[in-house]
Amino acid sequence: MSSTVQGLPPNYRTVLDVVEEAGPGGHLTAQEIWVRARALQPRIGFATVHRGLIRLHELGAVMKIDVSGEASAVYEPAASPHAHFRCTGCGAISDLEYAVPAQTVRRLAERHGVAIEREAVTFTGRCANCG
Amino acid sequence: MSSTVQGLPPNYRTVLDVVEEAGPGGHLTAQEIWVRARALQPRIGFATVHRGLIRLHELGAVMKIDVSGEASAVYEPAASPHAHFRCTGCGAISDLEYAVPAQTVRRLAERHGVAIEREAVTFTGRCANCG
DNA sequence: ACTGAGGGTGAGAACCGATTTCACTCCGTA
DNA sequence: TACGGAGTGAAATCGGTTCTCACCCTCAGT
Repeated sequence: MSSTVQGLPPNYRTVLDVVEEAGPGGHLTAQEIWVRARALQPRIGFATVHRGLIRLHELGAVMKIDVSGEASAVYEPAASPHAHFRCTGCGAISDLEYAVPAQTVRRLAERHGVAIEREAVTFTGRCANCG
Repeated sequence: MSSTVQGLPPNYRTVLDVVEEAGPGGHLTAQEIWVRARALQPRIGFATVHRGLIRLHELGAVMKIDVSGEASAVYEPAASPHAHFRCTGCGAISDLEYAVPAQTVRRLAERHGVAIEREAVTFTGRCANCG
């Protein structure tokens, strides 16, 4: 599954494995990834995990998501763009199937004279359990 | 202009004045707000500014915006919802006229069984100057 | 006026995630 | 073997945010 990325240092590969293991809805923080990575590679340091995430993000293999109102960023495997929902009650983060239409993005970029490379859509509110 | 909020402690009022002074495109960080507030009220402390922003956010008078990839949150007067654009080159933040259509939000909320209270849309890329 | 309670306030410490530093290891090549 | 560059772990550091705590100010009830 992670075979799409070549020539990765072993620890970075471990990080990638952990993120992909969690899947698109995983929403792992760097801390959580570190904990899981240590199960595979007990001597791995937090700094290495962090560097790995940065590298993998640059390579486009993982997405870094800054959820509005959340202290720490979460990571998940690169996948089709989608929005996120954060419950203000329990703090849970879930995926929503939404992306700003490509045509709209293009028109916005043109109108404001900018080049848009990425979008982040976050909704907040109450989930079913927290009513 | 800040007359819509009543019964505010004096320092919080100062904070509100600063934010509204900067206007919708101000995008001030808490630090910047503190600096400007001291021009009006030299003895005001940072903690007070921060508490004021929290209070004003609860009251709905100011918006707190967590820009993706930005270290600190920025604040601006409550206004019609709009998206933000952050240039990865110079770090500038600007407003874009976009909001997720209300009908779409409603449909998403219904489909996933959640109550959506707020949305945050952030684009990142390169501004005209940073090409 | 006096008094007690409660909110507001300033300074600085504490906190926490993210990032950097630094010395060390590993592995390839010459 | 000697060298150099990348990778690595532990710990220090950073920066924004939040908390603590002692003080002050206002105001209601006397």
